Parts: sequence; C-alpha cells; structure tokens
Amino acid sequence: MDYKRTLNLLHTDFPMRANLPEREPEILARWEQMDIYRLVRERRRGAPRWILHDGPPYANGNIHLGQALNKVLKDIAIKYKTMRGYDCPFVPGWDTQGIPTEQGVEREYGLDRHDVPALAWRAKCRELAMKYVAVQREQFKRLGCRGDWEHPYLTLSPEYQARQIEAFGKMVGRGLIYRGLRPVYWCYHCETALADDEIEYADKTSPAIYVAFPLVDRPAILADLPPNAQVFLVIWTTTPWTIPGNTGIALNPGATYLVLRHNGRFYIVAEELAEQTMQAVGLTPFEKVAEAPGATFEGLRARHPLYDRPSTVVLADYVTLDQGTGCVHTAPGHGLEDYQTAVRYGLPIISPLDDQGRFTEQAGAALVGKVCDQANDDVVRMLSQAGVLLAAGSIVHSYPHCWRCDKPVIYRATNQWFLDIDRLREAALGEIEKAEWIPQWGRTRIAGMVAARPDWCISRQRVWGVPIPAFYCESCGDLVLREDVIAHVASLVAQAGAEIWWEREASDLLPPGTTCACGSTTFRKETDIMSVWIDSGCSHYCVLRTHPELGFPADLYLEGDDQYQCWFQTSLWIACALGDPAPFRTVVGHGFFVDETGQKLSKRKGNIKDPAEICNRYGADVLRMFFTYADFRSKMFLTESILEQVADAYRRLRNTARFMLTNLADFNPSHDAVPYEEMSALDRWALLRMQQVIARMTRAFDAWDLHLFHHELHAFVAAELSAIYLDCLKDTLYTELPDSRLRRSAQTALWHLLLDLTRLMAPIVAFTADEIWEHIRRIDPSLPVSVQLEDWPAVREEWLDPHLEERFEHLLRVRDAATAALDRAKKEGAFTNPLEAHLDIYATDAVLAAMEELGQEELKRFLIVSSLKVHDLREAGQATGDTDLVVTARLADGEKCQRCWQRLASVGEVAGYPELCQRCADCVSQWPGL
RNA sequence: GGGGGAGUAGCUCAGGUGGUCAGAGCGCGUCCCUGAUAAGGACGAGGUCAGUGGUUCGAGUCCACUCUCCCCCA
Repeated sequence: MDYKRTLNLLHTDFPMRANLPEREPEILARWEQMDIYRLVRERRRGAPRWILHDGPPYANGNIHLGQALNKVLKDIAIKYKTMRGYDCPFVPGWDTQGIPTEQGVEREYGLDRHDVPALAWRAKCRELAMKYVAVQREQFKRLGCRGDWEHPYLTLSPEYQARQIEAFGKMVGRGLIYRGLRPVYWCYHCETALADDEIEYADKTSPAIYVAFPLVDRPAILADLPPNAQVFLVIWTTTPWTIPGNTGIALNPGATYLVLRHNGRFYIVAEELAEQTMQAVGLTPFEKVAEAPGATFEGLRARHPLYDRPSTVVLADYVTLDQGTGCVHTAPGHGLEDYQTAVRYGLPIISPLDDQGRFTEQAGAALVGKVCDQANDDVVRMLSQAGVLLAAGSIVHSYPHCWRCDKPVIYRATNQWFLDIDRLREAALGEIEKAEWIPQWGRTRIAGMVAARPDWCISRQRVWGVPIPAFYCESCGDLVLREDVIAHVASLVAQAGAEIWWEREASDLLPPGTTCACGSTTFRKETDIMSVWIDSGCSHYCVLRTHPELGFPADLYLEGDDQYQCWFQTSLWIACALGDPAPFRTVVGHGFFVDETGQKLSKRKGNIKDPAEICNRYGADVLRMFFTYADFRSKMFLTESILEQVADAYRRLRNTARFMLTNLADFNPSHDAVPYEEMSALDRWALLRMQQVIARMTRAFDAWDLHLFHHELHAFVAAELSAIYLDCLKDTLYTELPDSRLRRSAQTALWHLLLDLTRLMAPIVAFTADEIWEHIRRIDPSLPVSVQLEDWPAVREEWLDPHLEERFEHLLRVRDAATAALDRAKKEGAFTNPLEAHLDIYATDAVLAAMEELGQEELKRFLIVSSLKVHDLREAGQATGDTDLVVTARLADGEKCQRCWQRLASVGEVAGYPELCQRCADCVSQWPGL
C-alpha cells in the first residue's frame, strides 16, 4: 500500500528553479508599483537619518561591472542601515559634462566639434548625456538598487550649475583661485589641458639622444685649461623636440661630477654615469681630468646649441643617477619639475607651441608649423649639424597618454586657472585625520596624495561644462574676478542654465553698471570651462546642502579605490576651499575586478564582463551575491567557475528556504506556534545557533566584512541547517500527526529560522528575499508587504541557553562518531540506508549525561537511525584506545516499517497494520480525513 | 623610482596578545537516498601556511631581507 497519503508531504508554489532573468523583472515591477522607496522612507519617518552620498558615475555608456559593484554595495549598505532602524534617503546622481561626452557626440553623431557652434554643440552633448542617464538608470534599477530614481541629481541641471558657480565665487572670495602660466599636460589632439587624473601611462618608444652643451663660463676646477679649450656639459633626453625650450641644465648638488678629456675636448658628466655615458656616445678612450661636486657648477652658463641664448646650470635634488648623464636638460615650459626649478632660478619659461602642438615662430624658421613630437627628427638633424649631437638611439619607457584619445601628451606652458592647494593642505590633512577610512590604509594613502599634490589646474579649453565666470576688460585687459559678479552670474544660470553664458554678451551677464578701474564698461567673457572634477567635487555643496532630506556631511562615501586620487580628494578640496569640514564621516573604498590571469578588466584588453550579460544568464541576485563572495576591499577575481560557485551557493539558499516553506504550508503561527519552553531540545538548539549566527553576521556587516557575512550565512545554511537540523526533522515533519506537539514544535522553529534568514538575506539577495517573503506572507498575511520594511533580526538573549549549547557540543561529537560508524558498517554491507541501522554508543561522563538528558527518542531523531542503545564506555569490552567515545553500527532488529522506513521491533505486531510500526499504526488510525 | 595593499588546500575565505591553528564552505572522488528529487545525506583525498635567514624551548602567528601580484603616482 502507498502510505504517501498518510504523510505530511506538503507543497509550495515557491519554485525550485529560480529563473531569475525572468522573475526579477516581475519583482521589480511589484516594487515599482508599491513605490517601495517611498514605503520604506515612510516606515522610517522620524528615525535618525543615515546618509550615503552617491558619487556620480559618468553618463557615457552602459554601466560596467565596477559601476554595478559600486551601486550594489551602496544598495546593500542602505538596505542594511534601513533595517537597522535608520531613515536612509538615497538620491542617485550622474556626472554629465566634460570631454567624454564631447567625444561621445563626435563618435555617435558623427559630428566634429569645430564645425558646430557652441550652443548647438552643448545641446547635442546634453541630449547624449541625458540618453545615458536614462540607460544607466534602468540598468542600476535592474540590479535591484533602491533609490529615488525619478529625482536624481544631475550636474547639468541649472540648479546644480548655479550652485557650482556660486561655490566657485566663494572660492574666489577666499582668494583661492588664481590664473597663471604653468606647464600642464596638454593633449594637442583634444586641444585641451588635462589634469593629472586624466593621464594614463603607457609604454612608448622614444628617441634617446645625447647632446653636448658648450660651456661659456669656465668652472673653477678647470681654471688651468687653455682659454680656447672646448668644455661641454653632456645631457640626455628622450624628447628632442623640447630642446628649443631648453633654458637650463640641472645637476645634483651632492653628486660628484667628472671632467673627462677625449680627443682634446672636455666633457662633464656625473661620476656614476661617466663610464656608461662615454661608452654610449663612443668617446673612448677618455681620461679623467678633474672632479667636483655638482654644487660647484651652479650658475655657470652654457650656450644653447640652436639659438643665441644661454642655458644656465642649476641644481635640483630630483636629478638622479640611475639613467642619463647626471646633467638634466631643463625646459621649464615642458615639465613641472623644470618649471619649478626655473621659477626658483628665474630662468625664462619658453614654450614655443600653439594649441595644436605646432611650433611657433619662437622656435625658429626651421621648425615653425611642425608638430612638436613629430619634429624630433628635425631637431636631431639640427643638433647634428650644429656638431653637438653625441649619439642617438631609442628607448621604450612609460609615458603619459591622454585618458580619452590614448595619444601621447606633452607638457606645455599655458594660461590656466588654479585652485591654491598649498593654502588648503593643512586643513585637508586635518579633515582626513578626523574621518574614518575603510580599509584603514585608505587614510595613509589619501594623506600621502594630499600632502604631495601640486596646485590643481581646474580649467579646460572646452565647451561642454560650467563656464568659469570671469571677464576681461576690453580696453585694459584686466581680469574681473569678483564674488559679487559671480553671484550675479549664478542667479542667471539658476534660471536659464549655463547655456546663458554662451547665449548672452558679457554686458548681459555682468551686473548693470559694472565698470573697470580703467573706466571702460566693455568686457569679454572667459572662454574656459571648469574641469569635470570640479563638477563632481562640488556635489556635497550642490546636493547635500540643498536637498531637504539629505544633509551635510554625509555619513558615507563609498567608491572604487581609484577615487582616493579623484572624487574623495576633489570633494575634500572643494569642502576645504569653502571653509567646510570634510563632506564625509566615513569613506569606504572598494577594489576592482581582475580576470583569471590577474589582469584588470578593461575594454582595451578585451576581457570585460558585462553586468547585464551576467544578469541575463544568472540573475541580479547571483551577481549581488558574487559581489560579496570575496573581500571587496581588494582586487577580486571574476571567472566563470567562480560565478558557477556563487550560483550553487544561491541554489542552496533558495532550496533550503523552499524546504522550510513547504513544511510550513499547514502552519498557522497564531494557532500552532509552540512556546519556547515547550519546544524540543533539538528545536531549541537550532534557534540557539540561529541567534549566534545573527550576532556574528551583524558584527560582520558592521565591520564591512561582507564576504564573511556571505560565507557565514552559507555555511550555516549548508552545514548546520541542511546537513544536520533539517535532515533530523524530516521524520517528524512527514510522519507525525499534523497537529502533534513534536511537529508543531519543529514548525515553530522553522518559522523563526525562515523569518530571520530571509531578513538576513534581504540586503544582499534582494530579489529572492522578497520572493520568499511573499510566500511567508501567505502563512502570515499580517506581515508587511516587503521584507525591505522589516527590521534587522535582533538576537534573543533568552534563547542563548549555555547549558543547551554545551550539551549539543557533546551530542555533535556523538553525531560525528555515529555517521562515521554508519559509513563503516554500510561499506561492510550491513545495510545500505543508515536509517535502518542500530547504534551502540559507548561514552563517558559528560557525553553520557548529555545523551541521557536528551532522551532515547530525541537522540534517535538526532542521529536518524532506527534504534540505539547507550552504554557506559567500560562496557565496550575490547580496547578503546585513548578515545572516550565509541560507536558501532549494525542492521537494526525487526522489520522495516513501510511508512516511516525504520526497522522496528513493533512492525508486524500491531493488529490490522501488518506492515507498520506501532507509531505509524497509531498515526494512520488517527489520520484526519481517512 | 615613490606611496599604498596582498600572497594559508583547485576556488573564496577563517585563523585576538606566538605553544591541539593547519581550519570552513564550495569544488573534486567514492557511496547512499529517491517522502527537499534538474534536490538531499555520508565518507574521502588535497596545503612543507610565497621564499630565505633570524628572535624563541616553540612561529601562518614577531623581526629582516628576497620573490610574485594588484592599485595609485613619477
């Protein structure tokens, strides 16, 4: 006979197969329909605020994996903090202006910015930026991220732009903005200055030449030489085209320099590089004539080999002796260190190039019009003709490239706008000390960067951005840079957007009656715009300070660790420049993904993984779990096998929840729940373990150890619930009468476990947690409509029964010994299914006591066997070695009950039920509805 | 070259103040179950804790150096 009808084999609609790619969009639609963001905010109305300020991603394409990780981590933090009782508004933002969008317009619309008027160009840029805001918004939502997606902040909005201009005005008012001639990275393809953080280093092959600069003055140590002796300083450079900009030669003050004679001429090089240099230029053999420290050469003049002007010997600590000659060609218009040295010595700063990188007339007739680094050969030829070229070769070295067009950049002295970092440095370092940095080394890292960073070049020669609100007098050329004037511009921009700067004449943008000191009333507008890093760096001023639901400072900034150099820093500089404290209390940095070979994922390497594709194959929940699989604070590997592993872990969680849901199908918490005191020891143990797990997982979350959280959760579900507790429960759940105390006790425990597990999962496995929650609500419809409206589980101290825990420590040892014994007996052929086994357990004091206290029937349930007998170890007879626990297994006596499948003595003894044991016979006879 | 990280089983990770600390989960192999079934259970194999020297009675655990890798900067 089939006894299935007399068993509690229940059903759930919760499917085993997740099919997340299809199910998640349905859940999303539900969230949207119930307006989950608003619901959650309302639930926390009046609660303390916790504010995570969204660092704006750049809206110029589909989101990539790093952005997906970033937003999901933010979402996890917000959901966790909300469940912990905080009101967590989340206003997402986008960075929308700047060169990447301009390039996007050229690429996607096939336009050339030189052919399009500024306003039309800006309109195109705006259109493209808005397109990607819309695209990315949907992609972030698809990942399950909760936020005020319909009201994001956008750097291109008039209110944002106006606030940014206002902030600029304040910085001007504080005297922190200046305009100056400085070498900056210049991309002559993009025709713009680039900030340090817009540079990428890549290998480049460059010429490497040795040039002899004839000394005009005579060093003291060579006073004895005949007046007509020819003495040269030997320099080495990889940028011949900067020779026209040479105005000095730098020596290391402490290093020793040698004067070497070859063929009647004298050459000066550093001692450590002498042999190497003379070999390289073929001036052998040579003879040492004299030596002196670099400092003694200071101020001597050499003659520029191409022009009739001097090149002066200067001293600089940065001159190293690991390469070159120890005499460093110094072109102040083409290098930052060179520039700084030049300022110190008063050397001329020459940069004979135009915006397109072509030599101007200042470089002489032979070079004018030629593009700088394509003119290397010309310069080399000229040097050769001048008889000063000693050698020419080539070298592969790391060289700065433009972050957008990937072409090599140059250093070029230009007029730029700067933020005076020196005056802010101390304040910034103080704020860094006060903030919390996760991981901790983030503090050291950013402090080092802040301590060393030079003044910040904030201007760009572009159109798509916020104008630098400055004016110039048309008659005397004086700069008009005043806080009140800027405030006036800001008020105009607030109404009409930054477009007004291009739409109107200067006279319309200035406050009425503005007059220059020279008496003139006609002005022209500055044409530079602000760097996009000013845009995002102002976000705390433009967003946190203005949105009523937000506040300054934010509790958390959370970005990829490249932002130590970028947004974390620019936000801090702007705050300091405005006289504010740091805009963040805590800063969390996360790492990046690498492929199986440890290489960073990048478009160029062609090893990128599209988050959307992962969503389509595995689902957003698997991706979200993957983000917590490894420690996000360092680099993370992304491989197919790891994704598979995470997908397996997901299935385990899902199936365990499904098992619990199934066996709760006939459970009504308000009627059937068993009071804790009356629950079985096994059930109380499960609840005890759950409380411990809650405590540990909460600690992990608070410490940002999300990967520990992940592994803790999974290990608990797999190794304790699934492998032990739920397995032990099956007999009870299936075979006992539906309303039996033992079964209801088990269900009560399952109910608590399922509720807490689902709550714990909610921040990370967001979709599935709510999917489970929906089914939980069928059991208890009084629960809120989404698990997102729930509180984080609190540890029930009263369930942390230390005596119970100690007992189960012993019992788990027994269980380990029992399963091993069962395995041995099974392999010897005693039985195939351990359920049909009999165990003899030999133990001592504490273990014995634990088993006795649990009771025979409960112990049988715990070990999942048909019968067992507990003995004192002394009864074991044969030598037990040094162990205090012996378990043996054999086939149990009696016949197999056809209902519960245990081998029991009572089978065949019960009248009317020849195939059943006593318990099953009783159950069947009382089975409801039979 | 400078600054910041990391290196424990195939994978992802645990291993306060040095002495059962060589662990977990997954994966893998073998077996069981078929009343969680495109599920579930059991057992098993796998690591000289990157390397080399120290300190110590004793070191993944402290010190020095080396190697490899990642990030940022020049």
